[in-house]
Amino acid sequence: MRVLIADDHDLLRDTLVAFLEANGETQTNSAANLADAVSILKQEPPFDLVLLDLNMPGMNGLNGLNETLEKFPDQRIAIISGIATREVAEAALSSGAAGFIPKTLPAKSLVNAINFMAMGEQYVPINFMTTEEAQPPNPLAEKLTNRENQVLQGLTEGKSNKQIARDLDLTEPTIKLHVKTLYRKLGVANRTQAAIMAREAGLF
Amino acid sequence: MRVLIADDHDLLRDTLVAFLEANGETQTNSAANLADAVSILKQEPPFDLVLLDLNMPGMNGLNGLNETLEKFPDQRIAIISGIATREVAEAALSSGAAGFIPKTLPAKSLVNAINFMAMGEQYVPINFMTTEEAQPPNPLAEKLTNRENQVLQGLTEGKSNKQIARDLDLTEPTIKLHVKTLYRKLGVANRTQAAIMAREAGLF
DNA sequence: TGACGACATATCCGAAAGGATAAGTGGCAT
DNA sequence: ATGCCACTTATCCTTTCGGATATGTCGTCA
Repeated sequence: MRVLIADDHDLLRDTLVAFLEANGETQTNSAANLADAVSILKQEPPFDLVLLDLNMPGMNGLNGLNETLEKFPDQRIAIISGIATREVAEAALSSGAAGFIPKTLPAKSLVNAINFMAMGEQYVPINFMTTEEAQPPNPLAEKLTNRENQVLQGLTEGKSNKQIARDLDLTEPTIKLHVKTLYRKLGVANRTQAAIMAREAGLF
Repeated sequence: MRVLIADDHDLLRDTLVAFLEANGETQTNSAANLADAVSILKQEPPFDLVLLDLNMPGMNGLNGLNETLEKFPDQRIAIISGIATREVAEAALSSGAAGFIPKTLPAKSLVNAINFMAMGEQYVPINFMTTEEAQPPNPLAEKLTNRENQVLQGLTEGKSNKQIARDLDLTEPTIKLHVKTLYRKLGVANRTQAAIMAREAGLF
């Protein structure tokens, strides 16, 4: 089996090569940037699998993947990255990548995944696909004061100002003020829009 | 490598055995129900991987998986099924399954997946995790007339009755009538609650 | 044909909602 | 201590909602 590893991180590249060749059945070539990888692909095809580091010189994110896939449409190419998110992984797959490997993967799993992909399968770590994207403490909630958040929650529950006032032990005018402020901050025109926006932002 | 295949569908079981043993390095045992599988596990451990059909006698859905995992906590067990959904696959994984295999998988991929799981990895077909669950035509929408659905959509967009009237080329009183009817049908008290309910039901 | 349901329009009325503006507390920081 | 900010309460006024009720046109189905 022949694998081409393209990663500008020497340590990772070398350990990967060592692991794969230790197995015995695998031959590896390596490159430190996309241009080198492409010229190797031109001169010594075919490879069972090509690993491209998402962040190495010449990649420009997933552009490098797409370009390489255009030049070598039949080549199985996987993306390897230390920082990428689920979105990137999905984008890579829909661009036609053979898989996606985070560098956080244990070496053994990594070798297994490479073999798996070389067999023609698609691989993405399970936890990458199942876990919801980590919501960075919502940009919306940041801008709102405590009270405003409490009131907003009332709105998302379809309550009237009077109800919210009772729940928070305040008077109705106060709620109306908070509600008005909320509209300004959220850029909406009425309580329904505010409720929907809060819901869509994943609040409450 | 030793694999135990438990499936009450003889044809599938036999072809799987044939495929795996053709490879040469794999030994297989097979069972047609959960009880047989368990007794084989007791008598002839260890197996690198156990495949349990979700629908064979004794399984009761994922209960059989959980029971078997309790009896053999260190055993790697994967679920195989012809009908299951993404939810079931996720549930199986979170119960500690080594993977999930739909019977729609090509034989070659199936063998690859089995080898992959036997190596200690978790496997689920990529498309199982990425595709959204297909919403059965919503029970809510069923009960509503065409106009009511159009009006409800207006509500979910935070529009006023007047706006909705303009959009649908009707007069405001008409919209108010539909809105009122909607509240009765949905069992809500105001437009915000109606909007939220429609959103939660996956409408629009 | 007559009953029924979906759809449309209208009027009346009280209750909310929404906008503007004013003015008070308390905490916290420069 | 002065100013800023979050929070509070209040009043006025206009618009919108929400409920009740009445009336009319369609088309369908028995």
